[in-house]
Amino acid sequence: MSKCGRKKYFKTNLRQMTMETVESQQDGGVTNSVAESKSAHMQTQTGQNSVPTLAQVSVAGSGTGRGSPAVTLVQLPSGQTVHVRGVIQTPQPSVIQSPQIQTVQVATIAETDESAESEDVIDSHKRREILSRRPSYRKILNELSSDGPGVPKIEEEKSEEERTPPHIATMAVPTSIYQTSTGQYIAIAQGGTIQISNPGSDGVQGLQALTMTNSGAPPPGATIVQYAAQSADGTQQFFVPGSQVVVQAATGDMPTYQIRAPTTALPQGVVMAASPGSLHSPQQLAEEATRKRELRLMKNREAAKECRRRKKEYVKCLESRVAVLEVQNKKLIEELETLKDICSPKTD
DNA sequence: ACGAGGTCGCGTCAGTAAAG
DNA sequence: CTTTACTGACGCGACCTCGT
Repeated sequence: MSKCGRKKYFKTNLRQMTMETVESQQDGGVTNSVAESKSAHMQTQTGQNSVPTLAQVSVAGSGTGRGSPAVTLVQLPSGQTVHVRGVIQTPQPSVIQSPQIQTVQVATIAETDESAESEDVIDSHKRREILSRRPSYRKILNELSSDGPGVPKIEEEKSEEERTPPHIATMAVPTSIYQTSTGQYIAIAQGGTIQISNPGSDGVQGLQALTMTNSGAPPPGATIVQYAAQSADGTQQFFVPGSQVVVQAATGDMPTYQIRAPTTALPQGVVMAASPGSLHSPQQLAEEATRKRELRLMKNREAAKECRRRKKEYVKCLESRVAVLEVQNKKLIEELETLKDICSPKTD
């Protein structure tokens, strides 16, 4: 299997998890399409086929929702029925529930045509369409968290800079010093002043000051940095998006600046090449387009990171729910066995 | 030591839904 | 209609494990 093929398969697994769960719930839990790793693991839990002995157990009352007493009607082999109060009195607030509900609805839509029993070939396109409309992980988990107390809420992971009040610029952290790849030092002072020093130079341009303002024009979370270069003919403005930290000056006629995450040393994208005056010439338009593209890529990069983080958290929640259900399942089986022993005394 | 296979994280693109 | 946020898919590189 090729590398990307493997990759694809692995990723598809996650995407299929929800759908397979639905299928197993819909038709009695006989979906065996994926027999690998996490998917298979999840399936065993969410399907009911791992508990053959429960076939004779029916739950009394249709309103078996959260909080209702878990009274179970156990039908014994002798035909006798017994009302049983369960070991697990109240269904625990599950780690994850609404995703299942959502996907059940989805599956119902997908299977409205009952005559198509042979639709093991659910149109893959349709499937993809359905799945692509699944709400975001953050939405799902936040819904859950409002649903029950046991569910961790996905917050926007507030990094230190994000925890600062919105009017405080990202760079207004206690003085931080970065060294650029060109050897320059960038110091970010408390007041939002950025100082760029060139230790290697003979002192002619030893310090350059950047001041930051937060007037309304930029999008929230962004800071306008006014760059007052000594040799520049005018002040330049460019955005520094909230989650990023700064600026890397490069040598040359057209100094360029790069955004860097404070914790990584990797340059993350050129933000702007300083270009004086208005944007009218084709070259300037091209630069503007490039700048926009870089900005978009940078945002998307961040979004992708965040998305992956949420996804991981989502998967973790699913896994912990699996654990909870496993325990419940085990207890129910034990309970059933106990009841069987009690209610069918040995005749010999 | 070396190669193959597996896993993980990243950056990017493309498509979609929601917001403005 | 445009912009923005989100996420699946893809390709890539890094790292690890295992068999030879």
